[in-house]
Amino acid sequence: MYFSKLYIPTLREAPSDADIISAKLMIRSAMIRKLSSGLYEFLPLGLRALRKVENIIRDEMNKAGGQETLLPLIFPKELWIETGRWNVYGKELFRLKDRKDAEFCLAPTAEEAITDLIRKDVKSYKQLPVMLYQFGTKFRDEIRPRFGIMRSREFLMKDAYSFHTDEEDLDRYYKIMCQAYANVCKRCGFKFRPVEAASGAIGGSFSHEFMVLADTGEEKIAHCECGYGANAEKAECLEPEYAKESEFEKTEVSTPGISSVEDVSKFTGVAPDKFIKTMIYVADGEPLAVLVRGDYEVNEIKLQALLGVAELALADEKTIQEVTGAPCGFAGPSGLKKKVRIIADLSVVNLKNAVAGANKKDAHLKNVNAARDYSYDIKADIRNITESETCPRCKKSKISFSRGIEIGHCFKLGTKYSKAMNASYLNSDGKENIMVMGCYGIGVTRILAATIEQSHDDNGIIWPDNIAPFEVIIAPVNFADLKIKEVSENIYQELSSKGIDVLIDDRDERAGIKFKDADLIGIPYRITVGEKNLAAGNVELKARRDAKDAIKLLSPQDCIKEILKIYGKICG
RNA sequence: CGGGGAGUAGCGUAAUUGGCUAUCGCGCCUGCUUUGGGAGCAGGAGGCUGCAGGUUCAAGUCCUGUCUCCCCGACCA
Repeated sequence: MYFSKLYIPTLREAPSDADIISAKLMIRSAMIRKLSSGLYEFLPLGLRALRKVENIIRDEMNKAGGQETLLPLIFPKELWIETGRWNVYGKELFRLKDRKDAEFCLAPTAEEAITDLIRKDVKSYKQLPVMLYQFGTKFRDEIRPRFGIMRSREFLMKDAYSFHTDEEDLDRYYKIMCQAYANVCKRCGFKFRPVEAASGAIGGSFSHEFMVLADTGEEKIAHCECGYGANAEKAECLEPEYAKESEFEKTEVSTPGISSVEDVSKFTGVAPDKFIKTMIYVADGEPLAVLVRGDYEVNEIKLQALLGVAELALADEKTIQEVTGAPCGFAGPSGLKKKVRIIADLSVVNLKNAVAGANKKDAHLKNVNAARDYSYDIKADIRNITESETCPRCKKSKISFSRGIEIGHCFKLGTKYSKAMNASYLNSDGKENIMVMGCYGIGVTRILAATIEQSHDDNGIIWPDNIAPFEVIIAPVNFADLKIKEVSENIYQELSSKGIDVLIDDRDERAGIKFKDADLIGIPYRITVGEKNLAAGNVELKARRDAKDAIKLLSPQDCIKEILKIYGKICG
């Protein structure tokens, strides 16, 4: 491609509303433009990179035995009623009506549609397993779109769905898909980590998120040197070990106007890890007391999954008063005014001589002990893991935190959708069974943003070889010079004929501008053709990722060979 | 949706207490000179100051409404 013919309006400065580095660079390098909040246009350069990513994913999906399909972007309401998601999905679902007032939604994901497709045609165990996938635009009316293409309201996702006769076959295939996802990450050049993103309310279900490690990532990952990794909000927590201690007499302490754990701790001189923090929640209308150690936080996702409720929120002041008989800040497990269920985190059940609220304004209790002073209804892991606590898996090493960008997610769906939509088959005994499903998503557009977050410098993007929109850029220092022009075009022709994506900067611009643009758009290899070196029969080869002065002088033929060698080595 | 900020040319921006023809840089067009890391000179085009009302002799500036965008909290690839 000739640069002068390419629609590539690069910008020297990013628009002020671009919020992260990848968004700034994608806009500056003319890959994308913003139309509206969370809505972006792809320009030729951006689309080229997107297609490269798409092809890597397509290749891995096909290798994993998948077959590509293309589903509609508009789905009828009826399918979503069948699974109950029409009501559950909430405001994130874009809804619309046709001229007859029939209701539809814009695809946020496609379990319903694919299950409908399969249930109509698959009737026998002989037709299973099957995996179908597609690249489709997904629509989600995000509460707060941000970070450019990273969290937009319309994005390109590869979604795959597999159907199996039983859990065992799903387990087998799930591993294949996780491997395929790891392959995609490797080929995109990511530093990544698959992490557990456990079950949720659906029993037996299981999922893995594929995280690209980046400090700007929105997700917090808890990991251990033993190999354990989990989304921090889903990481399991162990029951802490406490030294044996005899129980002292429970005493009331006056704490006038002092209510937070921090303040009461300072006031009493007792460390926060000897506190029982009592939070009053309302779960589907039922008030509950939730106990967690003073230095820990309640994990509402775990709590919600444990209780199996649709709505969970902290109680308001009035409810707190009703339940505890005191204003917010003085709740404790012992002697609650109103009888409510008490959910105790593993961290408090064996905590001896703890400090807790007295359910009385301006008072706390010292030496509170379970069994003697209060009882609980449920004991469970309902807290957030913290950095450097003991790993729940190996039970030896310490947990560390990192940040990540979730670019893919594999789920064992089980029979959640197939049951609701009656996707069944006949087994070899002629008996009807429900299919078991897996689903697997990759954010294709998000991969681009993640790549840039992970690979850029002050001058611009640094594309990995595999997903660069062009593989080589030729920068003739002065295209008006006939010799330079001839050599440049010869290299261009030869590399192009070998299937290399080459961009030749034929613009009547100064070298500085060409170098700046080449660096900004991040083409992995730059061949500079200039008068001085050409006089000695040489051109320059420089890798974008290398320092400014890491230049190889080569004859045009050797330079071509070098490029062919680089790209010949890279599979796919 | 709640709370906070902002809308001036393609991009980034300026405009004392309301005051004259709305500023500057980049980019764009023309010409000349330049030509190895975003060149120089000269000339030029480009604006309903988000939109709609209002106050005033006078509004980019003040008031009301409205739309949009951004930031902080609950979702997700």
